[in-house]
Amino acid sequence: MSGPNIQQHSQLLINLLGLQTKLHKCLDSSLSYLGISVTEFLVMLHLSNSPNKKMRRIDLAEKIGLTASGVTRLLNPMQKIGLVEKEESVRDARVSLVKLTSAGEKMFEDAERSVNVVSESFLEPLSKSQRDSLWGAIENLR
Amino acid sequence: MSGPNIQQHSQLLINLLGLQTKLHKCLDSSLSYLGISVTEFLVMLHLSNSPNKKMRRIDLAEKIGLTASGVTRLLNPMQKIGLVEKEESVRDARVSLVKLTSAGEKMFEDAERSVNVVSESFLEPLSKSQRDSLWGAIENLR
DNA sequence: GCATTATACTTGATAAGTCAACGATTACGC
DNA sequence: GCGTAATCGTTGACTTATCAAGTATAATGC
Repeated sequence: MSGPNIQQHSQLLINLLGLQTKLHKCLDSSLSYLGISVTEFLVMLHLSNSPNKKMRRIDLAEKIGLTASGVTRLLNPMQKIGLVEKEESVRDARVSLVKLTSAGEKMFEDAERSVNVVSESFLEPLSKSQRDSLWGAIENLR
Repeated sequence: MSGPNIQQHSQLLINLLGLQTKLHKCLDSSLSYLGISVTEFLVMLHLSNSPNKKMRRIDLAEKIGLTASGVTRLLNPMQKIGLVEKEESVRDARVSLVKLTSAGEKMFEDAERSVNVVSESFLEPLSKSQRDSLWGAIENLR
């Protein structure tokens, strides 16, 4: 009839992409009441898990899947509203560290609660074993 | 110690977000040699699967997870390079149909082959049964 | 029929991210 | 030590999307 048909593997990944769109919107709207985006949440999450709540911008970029310049532009407004602050590195004058402020920590805790609730309901359609194998699949693909 | 910790459900979704970032970049770069993006590929895919290779812009928007205006802006360049063309609806003067041109079909077939190859290798780390259960999980979450 | 409401699409202003080029600093080879 | 190369971060120009508002058409209630 026509050319090569889309294969099942491709279809799986395309469905996965579609799911991503849904998930992203879902998380975004659950955080909108705090005035932050998923990306900003991720920044706070990684900072929160870091020793001294500090990270180099470049490492942050790597963790959340942005470029260095994306991080610069993302952090500017967060700095202005006092969620994070800039700090110079003693060892290396090139790097500027980002630190989660106490206001940022507080905001993060609220955000975390929201995300926990929404995650629970998002995964509700899956059985325990389905969640486990989804976890495993994601780990293997990372 | 500190406030509420991120729960496993949240962590799963955050890992999923990260995976999707990777997937998106992977597909995008596999299509870049054709000069098209994943989003444009999705347009062609849905058109290709449609009767007469035609769709209303609004339905296309729904399928690929964009707004109507996003579709307008996405299709403009595709029209200019002749991958799709505009067609008026006989029944309803509000709608403008998008049709995949034969040049578009040809481009799509190339793109499809690329995506098939890359999908295969992306999913390579998973066993057959892991792929099946991933498929099932995605279906249930859609 | 006609006012009201809903739908399809486009446009202006804006947000969020990319890349390429740059400046500043550090690390490396020798 | 010193020239060369690599790393960190920012900026300008651009892309891709959003939302709100506007235009045009169709459907609905009465």
